[in-house]
Amino acid sequence: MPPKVKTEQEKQQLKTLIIDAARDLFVTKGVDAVSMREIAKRIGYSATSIYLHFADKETLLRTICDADFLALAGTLRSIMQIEDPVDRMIALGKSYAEFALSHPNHYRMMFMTPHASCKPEDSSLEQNNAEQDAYLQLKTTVIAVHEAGRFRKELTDVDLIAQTIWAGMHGVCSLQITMSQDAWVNWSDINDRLTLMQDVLISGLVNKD
Amino acid sequence: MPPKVKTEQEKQQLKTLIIDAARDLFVTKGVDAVSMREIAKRIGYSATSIYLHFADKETLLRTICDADFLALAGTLRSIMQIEDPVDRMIALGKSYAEFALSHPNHYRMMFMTPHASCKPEDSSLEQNNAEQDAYLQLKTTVIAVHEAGRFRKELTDVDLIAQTIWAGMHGVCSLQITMSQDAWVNWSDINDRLTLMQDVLISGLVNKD
DNA sequence: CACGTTAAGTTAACACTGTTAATTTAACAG
DNA sequence: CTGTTAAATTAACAGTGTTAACTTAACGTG
Repeated sequence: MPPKVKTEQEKQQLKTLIIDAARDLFVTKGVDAVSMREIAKRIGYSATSIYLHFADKETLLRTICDADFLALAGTLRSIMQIEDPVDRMIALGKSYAEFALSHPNHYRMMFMTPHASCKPEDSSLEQNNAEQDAYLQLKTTVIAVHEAGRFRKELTDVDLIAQTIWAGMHGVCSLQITMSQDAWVNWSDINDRLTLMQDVLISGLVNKD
Repeated sequence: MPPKVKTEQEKQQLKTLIIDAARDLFVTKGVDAVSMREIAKRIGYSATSIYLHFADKETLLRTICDADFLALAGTLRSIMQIEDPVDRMIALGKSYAEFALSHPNHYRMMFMTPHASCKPEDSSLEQNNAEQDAYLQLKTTVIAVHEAGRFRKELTDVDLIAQTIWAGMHGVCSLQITMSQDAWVNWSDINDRLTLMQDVLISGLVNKD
C-alpha cells in the first residue's frame, strides 16, 4: 500500500486532506466526540498515519484553528475599509459573531479554554497572530471612533472600550454556544440577542447627536 | 466490606461524599481530566460504586452544578429585597460577577462547560431547579423594571432583556477567567471593565429621565 | 439456629480512546 | 539484485466510561 517518495506537494495535499476531514467532523460532532480512528477512516487511512503529519490530536486541532482564524482575520480586514468608524465597529462585531456561531468548536478553543501553550518565544513582535490581529482591528476602529469624537465624553480609555465591546459580543456568543441547549431558559432568538447587544453597546458608548 | 442496610441518611451522606470529592477534582483539574476511578480512589471506593448513586458521569456533574447553582441563588435571594428595581438589577449583576470571579473554576464548570441536553422529562413544570431560580430572579427584576416603565419604550421582551444583561456580565467574567493571562491584550482593570459594562447596559436599556 | 433474600460493594470485562513501537510494503539508488 | 528508506500498517499499551457477574455481610423469617 505505501508507494514511496512523495513530493512536497503530495505531502501537503495529504495534510490538507486530513485537516479537511478532521475539521468537518470536529465541527459537526464536537472535538471530544471525534476519534483519530474516525478521522482516518473517513480518508481511507489508518489512525496512526495521521501521526506522521501531526504530532498529536491537539496539534491537529490547533492547525485547523489557526487556518480558520486566519480566514477570520481576512474577513475582518475587508471590513476595515468601511469608512464610517461606527459602522465599521458594528460590522466587525457582526462578523465576529457570525464566525463564532458558525465555528463554535474553534471559537471554544480559542476564546473559552485556557491557552496552555502560549510560550514566550511564540510571541515574537511581528507575528501575524490572528487573535492579536482581530483584537488590533477592533482597537484600531475604537481609536478611530474616539478621534472622531463620537464616544461619550467621559470615555477616554480605548482599551477599556474595546474590551467592553468584545466582552459584550463574546458574552452573547459563548452563552449561546454552551447554554443554548438548556431548556430551562426561554431563549430568545440568537439574532435578536446579538442585535440588542450591539444596540446597547452603541447607545451606551456612543454620543447622542 | 459491604455492611448492609444503610439508612437513607447514610446513603445521602455517601452521595455528598462523592459529590464533594468530585467537585474538588473537577474544579481543580477540569471535568474531562478527571476519571471516575480517580474520584473513587479519593474516597476509598471502587469506581463502579459511584454508579450505584449516579447514573453516569454526566449526571454526577449535573448534580454538582445544581447544588452550586442553589448556593448562588441563595446569595442572590438576599439582594431581591432591594426596593428600587434598577438598583436591584445592578446589585444582582455585581453579586453575580463577584461569585464568578471568586469561584472561577466553579463558574467555568457551571457556565462555560456544556452539560448534555436536559431531557424534557427532567423539566417538570414545578421543578425547583436552581439554575432556573437564579435566572428567574434576574427575570423577575427585569419584569419589575419593565412594569415601572423604566426601560426604553421599544424594549418589551423581558426574556430578551434579561438574557442581554446576563450575556454582558457573563462576557466580562468569562473573558477574564480564560484570557486575563494573555499578554497580547493590554487588559484594563477588571473592576473598570465590570463597571463600564454595567453602565453601558443600564444606559443602553433604561430610560433617560 | 439455619435459611434464603437482598443491599452494598467488589472484580472482571467490554468497547472505546490517544498514542508508541514494531513491522511490513513498495519504490528508488547502487 | 541488493540495500536503504519513506510510507504505511498492525500490534500493543495504558487509560477511559460503563455493564455484567460475582462476593460479602447483614437482615427477616422458618
